[in-house]
Amino acid sequence: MYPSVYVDQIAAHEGKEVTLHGWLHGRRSSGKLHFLQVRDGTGTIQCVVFKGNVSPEVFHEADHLPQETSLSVTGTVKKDTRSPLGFELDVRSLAVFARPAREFPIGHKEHGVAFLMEQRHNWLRSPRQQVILRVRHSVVKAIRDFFDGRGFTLVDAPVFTPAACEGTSTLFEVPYFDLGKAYLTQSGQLYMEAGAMALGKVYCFGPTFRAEKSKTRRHLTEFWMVEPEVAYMDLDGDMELMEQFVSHVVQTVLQKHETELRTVLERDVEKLRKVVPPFPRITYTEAVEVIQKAGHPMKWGDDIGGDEETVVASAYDRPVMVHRYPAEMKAFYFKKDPGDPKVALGCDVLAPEGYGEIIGGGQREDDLAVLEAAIAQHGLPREAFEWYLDVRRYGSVPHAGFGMGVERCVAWICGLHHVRETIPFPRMMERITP
RNA sequence: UCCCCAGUAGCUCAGUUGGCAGAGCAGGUGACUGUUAAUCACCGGGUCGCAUGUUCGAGUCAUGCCUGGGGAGCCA
Repeated sequence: MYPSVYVDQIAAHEGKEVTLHGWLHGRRSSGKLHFLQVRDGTGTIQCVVFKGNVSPEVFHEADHLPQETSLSVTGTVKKDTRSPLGFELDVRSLAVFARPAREFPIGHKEHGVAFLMEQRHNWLRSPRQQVILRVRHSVVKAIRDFFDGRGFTLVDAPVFTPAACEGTSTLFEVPYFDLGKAYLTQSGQLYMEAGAMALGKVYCFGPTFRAEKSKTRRHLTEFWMVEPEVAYMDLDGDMELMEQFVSHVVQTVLQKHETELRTVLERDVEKLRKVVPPFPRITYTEAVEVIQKAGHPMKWGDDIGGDEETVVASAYDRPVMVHRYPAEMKAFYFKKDPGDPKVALGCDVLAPEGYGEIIGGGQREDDLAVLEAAIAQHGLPREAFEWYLDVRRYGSVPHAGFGMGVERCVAWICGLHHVRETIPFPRMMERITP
């Protein structure tokens, strides 16, 4: 309907006349020349309108179009070393689809966080947000490619669940017909364990919900999580999978977006280049010693808090894997270490540079009797977990898996201060619009 | 749930001891043939978050509320 070319393909049309459809990002003028920055979603190109090349009406209009006017520009593609893109469009004609009904709220100057969050739908048009969303897309694709390339099957977990998966987190409640209350999922893991008994290697990838009243830069109430689960895998195998997975995602994104990360987001990409196996591994007990030596009061059995986490993570130049946490701190389904029953066979991956926990996982309890006892000990409703116990009743095997939060991963790769910029429309405690 | 901070023009902010409501940017009009957040001249733009109180007088002081931001706990 509208034959045109895209900015990212412009080099192939050097010297030819083409038409571009896009939005006016910015405009500058210098007497008989007007410079229009036109954004089309694939890139931004400077379109030069010379007074001698167009009608007086078009020339005048070109200097009076507001930001975000949707338009078509037709002209000749010219190589130009002064352009960051390397090419410019020498404009012959220009057609406006629609002028903004009112002034676009987001200018090219400074804005505050609150204002930008209210304008999130408009904010997405800014160059920085475009880069972040492209990186997010690549992270998602790298995740899927990693598992698909290793024989995993995607098994979608339900969003409505009858009860807490872990019994601890605060959940969002929704009415569910005559069955009473349902809850929005906080993890697909238990379902993946059933899936792994059917298909061996599985993963789920979808939105997850936490109703905790967390107000920090690392929290959203709705976030995306990928959760692989593998039959016949122990903690060591799980940790190998974690490090291969994380480095695959980081290196794939780096390969694809290095320039954007460096120029638009000012990310130190050398730090990302170092994210290759093997990752350092320390036990929880060793981590406590490191934290104590750094002067933080902490004893064995305490949770590793935010500051303490940074102490451990900043001792290394790549993600660090902390394993074998006190069993009491972990969810009921973790298998205990046969060599030391005080600790669970769990492992968290802490991202460098203070980005915190991006992965949590471990080996699951595969013994029916032990798991039944754990459910009772945690005071969980046995009936709700009958189906889950079936996973152990019929040919139980050692199995392990983990979950990675996509937004924390994207925030780390992009070097962002807050996870709210890593998801198109963030949902937080105090914000549900736009 | 708890602790800390902020709310003044469309946006970012300044506002002295309590004494006429300000700047930059954005917007409008015009000048300029190479601008990169262009520059220059001129113009319009206000429920100082809301309420109550103190005072001759409150953007400024006090109390309460609302909204947002940061952090703690919890987690990915």
